[in-house]
Amino acid sequence: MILATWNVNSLNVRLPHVLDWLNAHQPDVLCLQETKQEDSKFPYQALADIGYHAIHSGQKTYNGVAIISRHPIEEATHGIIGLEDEQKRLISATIQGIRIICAYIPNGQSVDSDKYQYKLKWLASLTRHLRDELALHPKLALLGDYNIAPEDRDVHDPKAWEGQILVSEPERDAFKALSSLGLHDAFRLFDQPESSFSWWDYRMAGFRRNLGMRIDHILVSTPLVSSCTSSWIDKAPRKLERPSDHTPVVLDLKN
DNA sequence: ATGGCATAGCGTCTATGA
Repeated sequence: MILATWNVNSLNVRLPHVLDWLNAHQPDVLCLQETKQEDSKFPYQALADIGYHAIHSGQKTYNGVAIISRHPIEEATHGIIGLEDEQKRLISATIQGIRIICAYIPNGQSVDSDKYQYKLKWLASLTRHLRDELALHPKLALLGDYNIAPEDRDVHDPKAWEGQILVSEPERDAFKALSSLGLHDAFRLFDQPESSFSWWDYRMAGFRRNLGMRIDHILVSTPLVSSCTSSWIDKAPRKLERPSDHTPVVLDLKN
C-alpha cells in the first residue's frame, strides 16, 4: 500500500501534475493540501476517469484539503472536533481499515504574529483530536503539510533559521506532543540522504541550490510501524514547468 | 540574503505563503 502527501499550491494550476503523478505511481492514497478552490470546482470527474475516489474540503483562495483513494472512502469527517475554524485545513476518512487524516497545519507567518498564536492553538486542538481518533482507530496515519521542520537536519541553514517560524521551540514541542501520542515520523524510520527536503522557496533559485526545509510529513501510529517498508521524497515534480513549491512525500506499507 | 517568486481575487494592487 502506498500513501502520499503533497501540498499542490492551487489544484486548479497543478491538476495536470497531480494526474500525471497518480498515473505514474498509482498510490493507494494521496492527500492534498492548498487546493485553493471551492468544493464545486474540485475535479472529481477527472480523478474518477483514472480510477480514483476523492473527498474535498475547500474554499476560495486559501487552504483546502483532499483525500484521493483507489479504494472506497469510509467515515469521512471534516475539521477538528471542538475547534471552531473557518479555514478548511483538515479532512479524515477510513480507507482499507486505516484512519487517514490529511492536515494543512497553519503557517504562522512569524513568531510575533497573531497567526502564530492561531497555529499553536490549532496544533493543541489537533493533538487533543488525535488522541480521540487513536482510541477509535489504532491504525492511523496523519499526512500533510505540518509547517514544522522537526529537527535542525530538516533545515538547510539551521543557524539562519534559529528561533524563527517553522523551527521555533513551541512549534517543535507541538510536533513532539504528536509523537508522544505514539505517532512516528515514517521518513525517519529509514536511512535517508542528508539534506532531504520537501519544500524549497521559489525565490533565490532555492531548489537548484537545495535551500529547502522538510516540513511535509507522514506520521504513523505504533501498530503500523512494523508494516512500513520505505519512505521517500519525490523531487521530480519540483523540476517541472510551473511546479508547486512542495513535492510529494511517500510511504510504502506492506499488506 | 529578510528579497529576488507564485497564486488568487475582481486587481493594475494586496494578502499570503514558508
